[in-house]
Amino acid sequence: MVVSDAPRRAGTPKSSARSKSEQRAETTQHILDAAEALFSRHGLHGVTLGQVAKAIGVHTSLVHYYFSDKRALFDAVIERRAPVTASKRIQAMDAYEASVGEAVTLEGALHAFLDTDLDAYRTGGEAWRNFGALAAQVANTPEWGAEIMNRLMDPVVMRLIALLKKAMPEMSDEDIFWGYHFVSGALLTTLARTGRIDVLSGGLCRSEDFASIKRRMATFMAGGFRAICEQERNGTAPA
Amino acid sequence: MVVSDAPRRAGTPKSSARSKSEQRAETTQHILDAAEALFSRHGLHGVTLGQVAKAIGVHTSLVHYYFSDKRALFDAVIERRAPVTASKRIQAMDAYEASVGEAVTLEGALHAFLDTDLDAYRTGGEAWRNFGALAAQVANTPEWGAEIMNRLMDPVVMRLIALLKKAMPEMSDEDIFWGYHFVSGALLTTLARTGRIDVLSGGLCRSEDFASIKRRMATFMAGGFRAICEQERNGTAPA
DNA sequence: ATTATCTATAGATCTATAGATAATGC
DNA sequence: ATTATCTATAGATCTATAGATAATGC
Repeated sequence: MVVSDAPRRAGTPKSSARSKSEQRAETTQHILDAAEALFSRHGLHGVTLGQVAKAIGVHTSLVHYYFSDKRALFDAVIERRAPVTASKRIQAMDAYEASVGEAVTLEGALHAFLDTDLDAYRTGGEAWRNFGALAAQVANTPEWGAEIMNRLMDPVVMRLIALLKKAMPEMSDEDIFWGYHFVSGALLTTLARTGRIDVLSGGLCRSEDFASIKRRMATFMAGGFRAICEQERNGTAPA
Repeated sequence: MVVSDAPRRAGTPKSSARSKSEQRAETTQHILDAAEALFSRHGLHGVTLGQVAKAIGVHTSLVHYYFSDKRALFDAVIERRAPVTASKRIQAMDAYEASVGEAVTLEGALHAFLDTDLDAYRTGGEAWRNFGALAAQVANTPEWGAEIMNRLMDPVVMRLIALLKKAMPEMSDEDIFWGYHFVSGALLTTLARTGRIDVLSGGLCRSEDFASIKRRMATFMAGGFRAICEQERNGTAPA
């Protein structure tokens, strides 16, 4: 956790030759960064605008100058990154399908869907990792923020669903959606990076180790889809 | 969502012949129920003691009379149910192992671990379902409540890990723990019951339908474990 | 005589706004 | 002349406590 709560003056270089639009852009980003870090750890209601302002060394009222209220700030945090990862992932899935044509596989579809996202959080620096943790929180707390996040993410999910159906045409829609439900839960817990797996495994696995997760996740989930597909076919569903 | 925010008087039957200890016990449970419902939707910081008190028609100061402060109330909400489900699940896993001896399977272990929990939330009424949603939130928001919850749940997880190792002795500890990480994420998203899968699937799947999840989840996860085990054996892990 | 509940209130935030000051823009 | 930032503050909570009232306990 490098983005500390310690003041990191935003307005400090008052002598530097920043144009007003640069100043505006920089301060806006600083506010969003600080808000993202704080919201990701404490939730919408666990953060005050004063804390956000203090984190970057400006006055609370400046936050109001740029964002009408707390909720608008929160929404802006989501709107800043969600569309970026959404379009990357759709592109990755489009590219995958274009490259294999009809030969779509479960693993291929899941890799396109998952790896693109894991990479964004893995290589995007701390700000992106904070956003990932926030996304995980929002997803399990529908009261705040879920609408925006879901609206932006729906097309990504539906793109994956389409690929999964193509890979497994014999699979029922119900099984596909439940499978997606499991995939999404596992991904969100990954993004939350709580350090829980570190403790449970005695340090063998680390929450931050997205490379290890990337190496296993698509394979694991593809195996899961096949298993429920098989179960349906055999009618071996236990009561 | 039946537990509404509308006042449901706790102190109303002042004429009824309740002993003081009964009164104490009832009011305590009412406060915990209301707090559980509210915390599960809005998080620790999104709920005021006034809202909790209002939900059951008593004065805010009565909440302080029973619980020293907000954090104590939050912790009490977790302490009330977590040990119950924890011991049930350990018993279920013990019973499973006792019944099959050395012939532990992935599916068997996962069914014991998952189904017991899903049943608690499925048949335990709204209060339990609220607790499940709260657990899901807490798990992804380490700042509040995760310590208590994790401390109470650690033995349950380690019991599962032991069974999984017995079922798959050739599997590496790392793979087992990462597999658990995926299982846990999928379970928590299930408990969150956000209604997201309902929207995505156009109503085909429902968040509340724990029976459908129970029918698929252990099978799906077992397939996942086998797939990563297979991948390790073949050294087919992609870069 | 004890304890469950309520009334009243102090003190501490927190949000949001109005208005002042100090920069940049032309 | 405009706009970025700060000062000051009103108004609205929210937590927590002290003390009053109304029950039950013996």
